[in-house]
Amino acid sequence: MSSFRAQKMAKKKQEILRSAAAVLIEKGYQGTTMEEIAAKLLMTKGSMYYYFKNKDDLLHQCHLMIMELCLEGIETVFNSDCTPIEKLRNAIKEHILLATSEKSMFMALAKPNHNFSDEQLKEVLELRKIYSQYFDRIINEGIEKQVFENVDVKMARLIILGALNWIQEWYDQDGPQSAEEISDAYARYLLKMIIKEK
Amino acid sequence: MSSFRAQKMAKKKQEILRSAAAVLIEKGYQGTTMEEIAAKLLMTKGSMYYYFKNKDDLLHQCHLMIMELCLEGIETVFNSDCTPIEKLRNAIKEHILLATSEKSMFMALAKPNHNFSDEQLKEVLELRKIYSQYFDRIINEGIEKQVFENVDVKMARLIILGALNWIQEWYDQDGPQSAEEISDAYARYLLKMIIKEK
Amino acid sequence: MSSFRAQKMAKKKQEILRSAAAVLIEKGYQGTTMEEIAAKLLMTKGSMYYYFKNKDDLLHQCHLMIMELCLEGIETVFNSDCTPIEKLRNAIKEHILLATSEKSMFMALAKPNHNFSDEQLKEVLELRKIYSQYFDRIINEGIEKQVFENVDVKMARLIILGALNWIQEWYDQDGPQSAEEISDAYARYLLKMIIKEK
Amino acid sequence: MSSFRAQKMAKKKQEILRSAAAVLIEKGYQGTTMEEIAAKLLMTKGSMYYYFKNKDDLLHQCHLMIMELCLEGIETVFNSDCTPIEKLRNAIKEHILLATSEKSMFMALAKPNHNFSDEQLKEVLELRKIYSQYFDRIINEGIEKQVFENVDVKMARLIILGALNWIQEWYDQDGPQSAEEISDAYARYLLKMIIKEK
DNA sequence: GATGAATGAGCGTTCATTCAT
DNA sequence: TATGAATGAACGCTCATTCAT
Repeated sequence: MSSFRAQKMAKKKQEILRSAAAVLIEKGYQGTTMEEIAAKLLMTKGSMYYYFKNKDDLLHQCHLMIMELCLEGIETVFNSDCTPIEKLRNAIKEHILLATSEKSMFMALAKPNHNFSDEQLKEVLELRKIYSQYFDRIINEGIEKQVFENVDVKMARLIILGALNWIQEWYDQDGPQSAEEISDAYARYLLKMIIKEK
Repeated sequence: MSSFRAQKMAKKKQEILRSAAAVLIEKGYQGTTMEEIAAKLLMTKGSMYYYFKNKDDLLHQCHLMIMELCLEGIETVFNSDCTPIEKLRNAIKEHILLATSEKSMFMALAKPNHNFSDEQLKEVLELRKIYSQYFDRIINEGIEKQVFENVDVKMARLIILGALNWIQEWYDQDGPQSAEEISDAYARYLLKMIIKEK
Repeated sequence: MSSFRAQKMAKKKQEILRSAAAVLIEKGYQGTTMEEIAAKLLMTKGSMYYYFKNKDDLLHQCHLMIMELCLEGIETVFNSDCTPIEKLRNAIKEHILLATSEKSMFMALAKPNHNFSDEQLKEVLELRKIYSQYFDRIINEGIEKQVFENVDVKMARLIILGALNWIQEWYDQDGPQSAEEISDAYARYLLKMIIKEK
Repeated sequence: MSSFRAQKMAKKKQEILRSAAAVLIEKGYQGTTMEEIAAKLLMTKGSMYYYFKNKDDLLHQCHLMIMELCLEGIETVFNSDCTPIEKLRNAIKEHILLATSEKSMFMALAKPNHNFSDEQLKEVLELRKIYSQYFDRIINEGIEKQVFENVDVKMARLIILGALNWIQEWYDQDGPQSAEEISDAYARYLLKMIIKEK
């Protein structure tokens, strides 16, 4: 079947995406060259165009892959039968672990590239929105169950995600704090922000 | 006096820096071209080299100018005789106002560029550190006076600054929330995170 | 084998070097543009960077190629079993033929460029020194065999090479004198300068 | 009278030319910037355009000034009542002294620039021809008086001038040989080349 | 499928030149 | 006269993209 070929191609694509994501996160879109991505995979830059239409396409699919990973994580958290407090704590921890893991990609690519077509942009933003909404839903759950303060959900979520996304700017794998410690502290403080005081 | 000329040149430099900061924030270092900076001022890119040695110099001074503005703001806040709670609230508000003002520059330039010389990098990071330390000192004051929880100061500060710096990623001058409203909400929630409950 | 590709690349490099040498000799280092070199070969300047790291690299290799050609010629002359007189005559003629041949490059590049790295400069000067020394050795041989006057070898050599290198400044392929005639005259007069009179 | 103004201007021109010649000889036409020339005279580059139409004009007048100096020297030598041998010796020495003097300009500017207008080129070449002809005339005198061999005058002159002009390529004010020693050696050897043997 | 080679558009930078003051 | 300021053309170089093989 051709599905064999297709599978092989998909695998290669994944490989490229992973490599590309790493470089892209480190150097930014403009600072990353096709050659650099290719070199890391022992390919030539010409070959990349067999798998991706162009650099923007590559970046776009990078975003999609990363967002998919994130969504997977948060869905699991959301669908668990924990309390809202537990869910928010887990969502925060999951986010941080993803953002600091060696695969370390993530929302790192803060601004979906300016070169993106409307189509591409819409797609990424949609996923991002879905991701955000999971947080909103968790927060809403907490408010309804009266364990969270009656906060402005959007504001609270923006503060939380902002705090989380900033981690990549300063996180150092060899720094004094482990990802585990960081995620503990972040979860604790951010929860305190919205948990209802007895 | 020649100081007249010098003054005029300084003014032009400021003008260029402001224009550069705007582009820089929107497009990032690599995405910013000398031509675009110049075009916004109805100049030609060649002219920029009369005022700045090169792109890195221009961008470096951009960082310095922005950080200076920030430092001015926080110093005033810190040296006022408010309570730690008031100080933190004001620091947060000031930061947001700067980040959303039309002059809109700021720490936007998350990662001082890779091309920077060690000298330049050190200079910017130093200023950034000073800025951060003001927050640390405010938080410490609050802990000492027992109005803040006994938090990990560094973590708390990172959460706060992360939340604040993310605003630029989504803030829209014509959006539903005014900068005023945003800064109110942010201050309230972030303060709740560290204020000691009675 | 990959040696096929390598060979093809080497050939192209040679081609480019020859073109570059021609322009270089005519216009000097600063006057030579990558575009002009490329245009002569119906290439675009961007392509040159596939073969050479940068302009300095290209020009440096130009020097090396030219010097190699010169050294080949003089080595053959020196290692022949002619008398010193014959050797000097042949060395002069060989030099002129090279300098006036259509491949016309040569020591034309009087001053190895200022932009050259120390490494590059050293390399070129070393080759140049070797070339000069062949002349010195021929002259010394003549002195020892008492067919040449007891001249200051360095001075004599400088006079000879100076006279030879000047030819490119005025030689015109379509001028009244053929390269052959010129080299005859030069050899005769320059020899008379140092040959011992009976 | 306006001749006062004119005189002052002429003086300034001379000053600029001298400074320009020094830089031009050291760095070549393309390597020399108007700014550099101006800076040496504590002027701004814009001011140079009051005295010279453009860079080519400046270079052109440089050539003229230099050639004038050379012509002065050789005329004096030629019109003296020395023997042809003495005259040639003196011409050679004079040439070398000029070429190595601290004012060190001279035919250094080997190739009248490519940008020169036909008019400018013609003018320089004309002066250069006159200079050459003085050598020819001296040589001819020597032949007629039977103190020189019956050489091809043009060839002999080209050899001599070539040898002389090469000196600038290697002469080092702080080198082992003084200009005096060099000119002695050059005169001796070059004369031997054409003097009739008894 | 993969690559060597070429292309062309664009960028940072330099610099001769101009011109109002 | 002299200069501060601006301009624009040109150059070296990079890099995404293409395409024949």
